[in-house]
Amino acid sequence: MDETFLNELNKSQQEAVLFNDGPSLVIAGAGSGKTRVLTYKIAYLLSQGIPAESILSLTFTNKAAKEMKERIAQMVGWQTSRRLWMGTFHSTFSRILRAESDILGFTSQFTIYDSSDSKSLIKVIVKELGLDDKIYKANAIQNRISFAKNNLITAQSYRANNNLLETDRQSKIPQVAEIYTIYARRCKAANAMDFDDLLLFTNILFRDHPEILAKYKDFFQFVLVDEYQDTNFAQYLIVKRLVEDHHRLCVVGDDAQSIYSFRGANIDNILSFKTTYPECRIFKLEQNYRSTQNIVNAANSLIEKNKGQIQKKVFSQNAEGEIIKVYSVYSDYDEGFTVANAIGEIHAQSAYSEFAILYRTNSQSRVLEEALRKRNIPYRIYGGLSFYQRKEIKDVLSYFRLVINPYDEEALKRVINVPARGIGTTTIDKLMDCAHTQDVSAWDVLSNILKYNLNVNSGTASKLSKFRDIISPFISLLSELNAYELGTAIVKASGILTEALMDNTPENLSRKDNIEELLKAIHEFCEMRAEEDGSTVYLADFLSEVSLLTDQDKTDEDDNNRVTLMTVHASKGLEFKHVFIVGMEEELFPSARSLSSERDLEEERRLFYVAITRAKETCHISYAKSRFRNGKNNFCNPSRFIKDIDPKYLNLPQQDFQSISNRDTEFKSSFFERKSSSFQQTSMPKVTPNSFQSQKPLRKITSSPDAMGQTKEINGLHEGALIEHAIFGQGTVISLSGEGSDARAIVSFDSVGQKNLLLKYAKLNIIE
DNA sequence: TCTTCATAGTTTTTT
DNA sequence: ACTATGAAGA
Repeated sequence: MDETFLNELNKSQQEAVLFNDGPSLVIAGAGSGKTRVLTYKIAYLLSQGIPAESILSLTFTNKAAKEMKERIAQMVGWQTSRRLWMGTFHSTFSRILRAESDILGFTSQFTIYDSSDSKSLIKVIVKELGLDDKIYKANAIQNRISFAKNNLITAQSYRANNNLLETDRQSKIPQVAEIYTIYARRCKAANAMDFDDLLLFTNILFRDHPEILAKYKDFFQFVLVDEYQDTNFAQYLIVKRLVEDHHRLCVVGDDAQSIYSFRGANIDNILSFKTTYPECRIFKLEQNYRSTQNIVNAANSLIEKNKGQIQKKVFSQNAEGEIIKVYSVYSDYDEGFTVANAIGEIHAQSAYSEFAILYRTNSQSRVLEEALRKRNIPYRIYGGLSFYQRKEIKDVLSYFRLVINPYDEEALKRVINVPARGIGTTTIDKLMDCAHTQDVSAWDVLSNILKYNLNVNSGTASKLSKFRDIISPFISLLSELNAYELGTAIVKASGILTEALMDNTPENLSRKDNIEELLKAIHEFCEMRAEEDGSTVYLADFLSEVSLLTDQDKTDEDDNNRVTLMTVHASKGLEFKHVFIVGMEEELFPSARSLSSERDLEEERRLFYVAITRAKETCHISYAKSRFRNGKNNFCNPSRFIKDIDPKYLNLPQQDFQSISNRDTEFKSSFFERKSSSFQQTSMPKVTPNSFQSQKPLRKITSSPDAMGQTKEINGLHEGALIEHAIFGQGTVISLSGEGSDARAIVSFDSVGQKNLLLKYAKLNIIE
């Protein structure tokens, strides 16, 4: 096989690719061609005669796996490439768990609970135990359980672990162990695993069944792990077990980019790789091919402030480039405006797809979106609630889940009364209670209400039976019809679409669209498979694929020339010509939660490092003096991290308010009166004084005397007024009520119908 | 049992 | 500003 591709690598990359006789650790600085090393290494292994199906590569996202597979396909052909095992830990081992499920007491059709499923289960258990849900917060419990599972502590070992019990006692939540026990029992009864279980049960499988481990050890002749700095203990141990005989392992990562410790990632995995595999070779990729020298140097000067990194010197031989521009802006609105403006200017030379706006939290996207929309800049948001998290989609998927696995209690609870069938919470509670006390599943009770003595009247009983009769006929069709046929039939029978069709409010229309889009996606998935290898996709196949998909994995749409908006976390592994990092303020970035611990602060700093190193040519940083958060306007200070960067790489603002000084002076007076409408004006591109006057901004809301007069007037708003809302567009004020911060208006919008708006928040411009 | 309204709590990041 | 929960009314 042709090996000339090796010439496309630099010295250290080549060494890393060619060494395959033992474990290796590749420390890959940002932008140093890490993916290139991985793909070339796999191509090289294939050229050495290792069969594709015996190479296992574990990536951080499904998308990364897909892309890598495609790149390898270009080198060695699709026929070979598609036989490679490539995917996330979760998707790879869920496949193996489905194959080996029997021995663990699950069926191969087990459901994967997402975090909202497990949270709701936790809530139920807390309630059943009669605990106070203010003290036993679902999130906190979930974290505790997740932490335990990531460290391979089962419920049983949790109960026996005095350290954990003591910690819980000190945190005034001594009953976590009980909750965990019941939680695990319920999951098992529901034939369900949560995300952490996928790793936990893989470990249990390998630990307790040496013959099965032996099979996979033998099968996977070479294991590669990408983003190794973000693996947790459970993942570390799976890998360790798989390669314990041959040690043919290559892990790639960058300790400076470890940003997932909140999810249990353990930076020690990479730092102590040498201890685990003493004979390992370590390769360092230090030349950055992505960014300009200034960006690399700025990032280096930042990350130097962290202690305990692996020694390395990332450098760039690219152009020196521009230094990082820092913007001081007045508010979050102003920030949106400033960023949109800057993008507009640079756009003369770069396509929109070359830009990214990165932020610490998803909630920051709103204002930015608005500013971009006003400027007609196309954008795409990653993250936030993904398609598969939307209510109607989750409902439909829950119907699918229930048909595939009728024991799936969370799915059952979710859809038993969607659309409304007169089965309320009391009935559901009775049903669950009945099932749990007799140690059977809710589905068993539904299947034989009399036998289990469910205490409901005959009317309710018949409603329940009716629901069961919607689901059960499909169970026998699971391997008869393909995913699309069965999915369509279930949606039809569920009555979910007919409900959405009832009236044509925009919400319902969008629900209908979403459900149709889901069916379309299933259809495409079926066709793709058929083309690929002629196999039939059943509903269960689709579902197992989809439960581990995230936003990152979304296939690109037709129009790709858009600005990307995403969290810094989501940007890991990506690169853009121009990067805007917004919201660089204390308590936001670094987040308020990280301030108390040096360890967390260092992780935040690494996060900032990741953000900066996404940039190829220019990097922009902004911080606002005030920001609207949690329904309130807060004053903020610039992030300490800005000071961590050597100032010679920064173009700092000459003075505060610099960014607004070149703006129409008329607006200045309104900056201090933060009633959003005036800011709306400032974020509009090219507002002429004329157009400004034609829409007078709503002034600060003061309480107007609520005299008995029918026609009220609040802040220049009167009934019948024509107004414009940032999101809903134009509409007419139907009525006004309340006063002060409670002032409300009912507005009839042309696009979305009537809305009851709280004037304190609503951004209204009076047109007439 | 369902719908509507009011209130309280809340936002870190995600497989 | 948004959701989740609870109370009251239908």
